[in-house]
Amino acid sequence: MNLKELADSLNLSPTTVSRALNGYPEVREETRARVLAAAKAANYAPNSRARRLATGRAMTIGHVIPLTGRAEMVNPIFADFLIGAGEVYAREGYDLLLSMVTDGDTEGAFRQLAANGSVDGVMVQAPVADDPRIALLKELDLPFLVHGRTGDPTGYSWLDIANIRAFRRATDFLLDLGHRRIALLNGQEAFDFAQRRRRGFEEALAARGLAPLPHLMADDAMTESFGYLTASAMLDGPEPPTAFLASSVIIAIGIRRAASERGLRLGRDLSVICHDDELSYLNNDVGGPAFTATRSSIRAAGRRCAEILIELIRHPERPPIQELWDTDLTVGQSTGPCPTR
Amino acid sequence: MNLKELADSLNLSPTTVSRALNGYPEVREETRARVLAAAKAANYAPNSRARRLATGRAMTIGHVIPLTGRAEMVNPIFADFLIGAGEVYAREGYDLLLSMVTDGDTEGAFRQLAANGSVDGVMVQAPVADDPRIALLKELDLPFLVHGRTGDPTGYSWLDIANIRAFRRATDFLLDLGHRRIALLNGQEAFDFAQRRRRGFEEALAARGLAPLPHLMADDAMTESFGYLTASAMLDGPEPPTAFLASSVIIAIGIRRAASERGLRLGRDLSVICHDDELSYLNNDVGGPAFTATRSSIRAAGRRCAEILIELIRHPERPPIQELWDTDLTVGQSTGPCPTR
DNA sequence: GGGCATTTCCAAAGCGCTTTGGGTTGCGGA
DNA sequence: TCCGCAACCCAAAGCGCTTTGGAAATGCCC
Repeated sequence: MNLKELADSLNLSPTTVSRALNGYPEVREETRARVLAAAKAANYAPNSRARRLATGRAMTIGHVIPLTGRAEMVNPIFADFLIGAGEVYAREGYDLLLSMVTDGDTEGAFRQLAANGSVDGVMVQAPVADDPRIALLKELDLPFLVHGRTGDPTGYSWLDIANIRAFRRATDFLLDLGHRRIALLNGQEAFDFAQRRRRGFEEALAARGLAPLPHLMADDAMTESFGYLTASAMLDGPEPPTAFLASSVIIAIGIRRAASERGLRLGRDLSVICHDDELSYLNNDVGGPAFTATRSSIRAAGRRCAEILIELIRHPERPPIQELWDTDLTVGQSTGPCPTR
Repeated sequence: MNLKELADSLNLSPTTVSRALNGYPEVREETRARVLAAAKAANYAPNSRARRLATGRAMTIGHVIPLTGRAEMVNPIFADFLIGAGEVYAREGYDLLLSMVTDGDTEGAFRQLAANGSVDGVMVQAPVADDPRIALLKELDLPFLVHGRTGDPTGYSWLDIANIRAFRRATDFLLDLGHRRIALLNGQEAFDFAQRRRRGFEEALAARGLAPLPHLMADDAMTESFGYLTASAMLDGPEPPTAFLASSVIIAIGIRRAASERGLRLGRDLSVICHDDELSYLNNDVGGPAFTATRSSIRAAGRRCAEILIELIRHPERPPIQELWDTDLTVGQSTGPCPTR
């Protein structure tokens, strides 16, 4: 069933049927009702391919996921962000095009999307320092929103959490408990967010005249095994940390495993703070928060990012939209005073 | 830059340029080379919307994710499956359309996709008993592949792992170690896979004349907190289990937390086996496998599912394709003989 | 060199929708 | 009675591509 057939069956022109379905005012309400009823009865839905061609809009937003080498984007936060964004897209009538890039040529993928017009805008996640994607997308004149930020953050739209502040506060919290040998298990420092977190950590130390301890700092893909292996090595090494600051709950879970193997109880023998993205399957709140954590819902971020991106698509001349979200600090059972020995 | 402009600049007809770009034989190689060079120089890419309309193919595959109430699909395995499938789609020139359904009307979403022709086929994940999606998709005549299976599995294409066999084997493994009070922490038993796993568990017990213990069986969304809370309650209750069988590493991590809080060491005081989907950020293999586990890569499943679905789309008259994958049993450090007391 | 099969290219007709630029019709006011 | 204005509807022209059905040019054979 297509528009013409539907129109014929109603003794109307395709024009009128199209207008009736799309809510234009030039059609009598009675006619519109007739059309809507017939469309429903015939289970008619306008062909999206034809509609996209005719309107020139793709009604689609692209997410490009690089799959190079390490876990990188293939981490669990990716799913929750996607879900949040997808909810909004569905509500607003946009499709979500997910594009995996295996050859490392993310920029080529963007060029392709722009050239063949299959999306109206794209989401940029996990920017690295002076991320080339930003310059490229400006050049391509394709609406985009960055989750995170980098370089000079004035010329484009982004949404980010206050990473420096969060990690500075978390570090202060540990320092206030008397900890001095604090380890930082960070995400890959190629990413801007990890650099900021490190900076927050170092600033807090510096404010008390302390220097970071190189042997207690590591960064890598945020996996459980990274947390486990790194924490194990640090705990078994000279000058072991009395507290850990981790960039993700996943890492913290690895740390917990290392601690538990060594008979160390969290909150008493060892303290752990992490950043909690509030992943749906790693709820940190059951029976009181397990980990003391800085928190910010990645799913809510996905939702808001989608809203902003759609706004940018609808109003291309709009000045950039920028949002900085503060994080919460929730005190859980994984932190306590530095054990004196 | 569109086809006509490109053709004009080459003094060729759009027909010829289109054929040159699409590899048809009716064009001289020299001409083809000229066209390709010009297209590249002009950074030309055919408009995908127009192409889709003209060919009648969407070159898009849909994944529909229900977001009703509980975590359900919003679990971490979803991401890895998606990534695997996405790799193949990208290689084969298909787009991946991700559709979130928030109002619970998954079937309506499928109808919509079929009616407006925005996908050539869909992936069905996590089927429940006699899943209505299967009948619907047959009726809509939309190619689809089920990851998992349910009901009468002869009339459609699917890929599944041997859940019964896996859980039977895992249970046997625990029984051989002398365990008798074995707890099952399953995924939601509305899902077919969870029902099969339970069946494998019960069959293994029955084969030794044992009955399952109702107070040691639970099923829910596979979150860390489900594992933690349920294991805590069971361990603190009467007749605590000496071993756990869990449907996911995530659940097992929760069990480990409960055990560790009670000073129980895995592999010595308490045994845990889980099913491991080989999630990229929860590698179970670092420094020897942490958990004894039945294993099957969900990402590899995603890849293979995508391949099969594309095959089905290309050859609609093909008889159903069905694949049953066996799982590996990897012995890790989380299991040991039943402690005698 | 003419006939015939290839090779190489093109004009034009869709694909199914939206949208522009009118045409009718009906009604109130002069 | 006629005009003007809404209200309602339609024909036709795109959107940018693919593909059918030739036509012109070329090559080959006898």
